[in-house]
Amino acid sequence: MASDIIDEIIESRLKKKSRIFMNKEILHPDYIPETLPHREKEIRKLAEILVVALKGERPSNVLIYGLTGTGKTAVAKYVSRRLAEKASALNTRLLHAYVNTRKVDTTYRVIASIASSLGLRIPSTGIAISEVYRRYTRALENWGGLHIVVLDEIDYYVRREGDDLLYKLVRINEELEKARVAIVGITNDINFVENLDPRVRSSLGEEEIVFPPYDAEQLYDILKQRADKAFYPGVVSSKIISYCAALAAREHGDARRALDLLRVAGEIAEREGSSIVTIKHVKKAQIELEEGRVFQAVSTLPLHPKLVLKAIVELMKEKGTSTTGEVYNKYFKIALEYGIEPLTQRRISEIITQLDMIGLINAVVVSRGRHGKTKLIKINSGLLDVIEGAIKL
DNA sequence: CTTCCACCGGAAGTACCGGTAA
DNA sequence: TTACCGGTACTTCCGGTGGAAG
Repeated sequence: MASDIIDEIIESRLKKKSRIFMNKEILHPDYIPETLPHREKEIRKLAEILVVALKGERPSNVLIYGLTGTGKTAVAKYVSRRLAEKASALNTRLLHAYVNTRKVDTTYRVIASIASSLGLRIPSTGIAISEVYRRYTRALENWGGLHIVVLDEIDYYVRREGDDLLYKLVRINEELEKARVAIVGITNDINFVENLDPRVRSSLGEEEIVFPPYDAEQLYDILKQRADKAFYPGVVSSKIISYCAALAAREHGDARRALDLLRVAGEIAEREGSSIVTIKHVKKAQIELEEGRVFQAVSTLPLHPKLVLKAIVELMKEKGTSTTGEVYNKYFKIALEYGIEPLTQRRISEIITQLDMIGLINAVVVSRGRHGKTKLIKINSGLLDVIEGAIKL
């Protein structure tokens, strides 16, 4: 009986409960803990800026800077969420929208996402951007409260789409009678503000908050706080935590990396039936995280980028490094072998740049004098086998 | 100092897809 | 149904360029 098999699996799963994790959720990067250690100053500052909203005034727009994994997103979410809770207790009209403009990466989808936090249903495509914008302002006006809009990773967005949307959003208050909009922009590129329209810059940067990277000690505290709740007592020693903290501190103090490391190390320990997490598990976790990232990236690649990657891998094995022209020739042959119409070199050049951005290859533009200007292409030797194994056609 | 290679990378355009609105 | 809309993938055309060879 099929149901017996299912019963059996479920039962054995439930019985075999973890000796490692008490609550793994807590180590998840999106989890926002009760307190954010070493970010008290930043929380206070952001809250002070936004708190005037509870009195019905429009708060200043805010720009938050800081490298990845410095708690920008967590703080922004934490403050806006707490503020919204307080507001509803006080019967003040305050809602917040959070948009990661790297995941939601077109103008249309960003406005659609902001608008949907007011309860608007916007079709995923089909209507003009100006129409979506109009619907949003109308909904705002009908509702008449304060809308806190958090735009995460806006540098990414502005590079792709320009600052038109920001310009509009920043000026939206001029069109509104009853409602107000406050924008909290988050970026990990400090230079990005310089290329903004000056009017947007001055308006968006009314207030600025800089998030410094965590040092190893601070990372230790963060990991410790979460580890105490996530693991059973005695499973993770303080030595392990400082090891993870040290590794992540080397990666410009990225707390997300540190948490991932600890979580995966725990998973490995669990898999191996160990009752504690050791340094060896952490080292394995480090490799596993990287390989997982690479495998995932390669296997979801579209056809032509895969063929290009295959060409690069082959050239890599033959001679170590290659150039755009060489890759193109190789790619051309491979494509014909598979009976696929090859694309133009212009396009392949673009694909190579994209593969570099994903971090699967290294491509640097160099000038070789008489031998022209081209991209020097390499693959990190530690990743070569993983990449090759992940290319399936 | 000038030349000139082997590309780079912007601009503009075409084709197609999945979707809405009327 | 038809008329749009936005996004993606790709092509064609082409001006531009860093720096070793001459």
